[in-house]
Amino acid sequence: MVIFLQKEDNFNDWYIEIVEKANLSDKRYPVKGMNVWTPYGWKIMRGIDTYIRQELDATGHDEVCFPLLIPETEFKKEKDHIKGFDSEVYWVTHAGLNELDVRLVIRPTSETAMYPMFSLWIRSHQDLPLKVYQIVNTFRYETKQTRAFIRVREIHFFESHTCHATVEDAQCQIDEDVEILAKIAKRLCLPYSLLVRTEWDKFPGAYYTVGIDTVMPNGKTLQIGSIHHYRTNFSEPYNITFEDDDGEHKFVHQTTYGMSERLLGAVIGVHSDDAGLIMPPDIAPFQVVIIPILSKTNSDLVMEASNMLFKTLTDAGLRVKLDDRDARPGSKYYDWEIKGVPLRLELGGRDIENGVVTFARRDNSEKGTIDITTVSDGVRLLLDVISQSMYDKAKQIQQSHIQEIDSLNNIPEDKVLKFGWCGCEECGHKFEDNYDMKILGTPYISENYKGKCIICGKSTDKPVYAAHTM
RNA sequence: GGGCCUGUGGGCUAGCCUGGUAUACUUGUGGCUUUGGGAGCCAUUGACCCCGGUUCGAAUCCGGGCAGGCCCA
Repeated sequence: MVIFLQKEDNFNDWYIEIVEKANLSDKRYPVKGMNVWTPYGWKIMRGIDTYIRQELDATGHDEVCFPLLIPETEFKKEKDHIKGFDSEVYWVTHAGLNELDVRLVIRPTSETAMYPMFSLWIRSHQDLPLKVYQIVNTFRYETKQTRAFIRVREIHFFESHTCHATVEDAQCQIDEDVEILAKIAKRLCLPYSLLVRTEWDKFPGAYYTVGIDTVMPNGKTLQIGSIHHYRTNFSEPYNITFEDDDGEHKFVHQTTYGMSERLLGAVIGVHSDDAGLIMPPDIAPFQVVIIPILSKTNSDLVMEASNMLFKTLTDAGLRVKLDDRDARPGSKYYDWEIKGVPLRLELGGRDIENGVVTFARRDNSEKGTIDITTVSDGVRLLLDVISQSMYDKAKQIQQSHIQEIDSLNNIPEDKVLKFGWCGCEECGHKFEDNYDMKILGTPYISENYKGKCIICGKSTDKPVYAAHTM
């Protein structure tokens, strides 16, 4: 298999080709935007989910699983929320031969499924904080062009939902979410930014929204997740109250946090190259592939040594593939390069004589040898080095796409812009409409800044980021 | 919301205008020879999106449906 397209020249087509050639997803399923997770793609997504579970469990979240269908009556309780999702939800209108009295929404997200239950579950301040999450699929009727993992109609994602006694506790939760994000993103070697979305772009029903964005190689940003502070915007219509220690009934303060299969889309877009995927070692289904190099005279010897190497590495807790197919080594190299296996080990007669294995790094093509007696440690070390350098490279590319500007003349193409903004909606809309870019928001973690609003010229101490979005 | 285009073996595709045996490459399967960067030969499986119409005869022409893609707001 050959990758024909080049990442630099034509990111969009390159992305489609990579997904197909690496066999991450089969888009031939006959519903637009609903693709089949093929084994290799699903292994990667499950790997990502594993870290999500790990981090959420470690911070006291409990995993739950709510029903897919939501009665229209519950769905419509929060006015902004329904307005935001009205045009993109699927409806169940019939059951068997009967039309339903109360139509059912197929969840686009689970606030309106969970909150009627939260209102039953929470009685007193002793029940708080309530912290739950689920990893499920949700449905949104996308009308724009769909694209594997990045814009789909059936979305695999996690959503965590929390309830707190006070607004301060809820705020602490958001800071915890930010820490969780840092740990997960490190596994994926993904740099990202945290930006407080504009009033007109926040989640329907939220008090405020923090968008998590990463920059793709074409200079467009991809939102890979979001964190929301709801205050009591949902607890009031859903009547989620608790009895405080002073005997008073109060509405809970809520937050949510969600990230989807776009994480995988981001990993593909950020790390891969014209030879195929490059998987971060922590989520690679196979971290190491062993290619035996056989010749007519030594095939038994080499296969035996390869099996031993496989066992040694597997016993050391590494995810290893021994490729013993009857094919030429070169064609195996190409196959595993497309699949993005971070480290390839070649084992042939020469290596056995010298007491080494030959390695080749997927991320930078570097080759060398590892002493066979300490091969597990050697491989581990290399995988760590690969992770670090993948992150560094991605970070550097991300930085190179961010450009600060102080005037609206000569706006650079393919860049994320940073500039002053007075914060008023009028200036914001004026910018977005005139330059066909989206204001992503102001930094969640504040940056020192002194400047003028690029539209009206008023002094401001907040920068804003804007970009073309995927 | 408006417009345009396309559906042919698993993949990619020729044929369609001008109706008559469906093309190439790739993949799959079996066999023999090979194996430190995409092996070669031989054999072989496998397709005209669906429904209707025109016709002696439809992948081809016409109508509808379904599915996919693109462009514009």
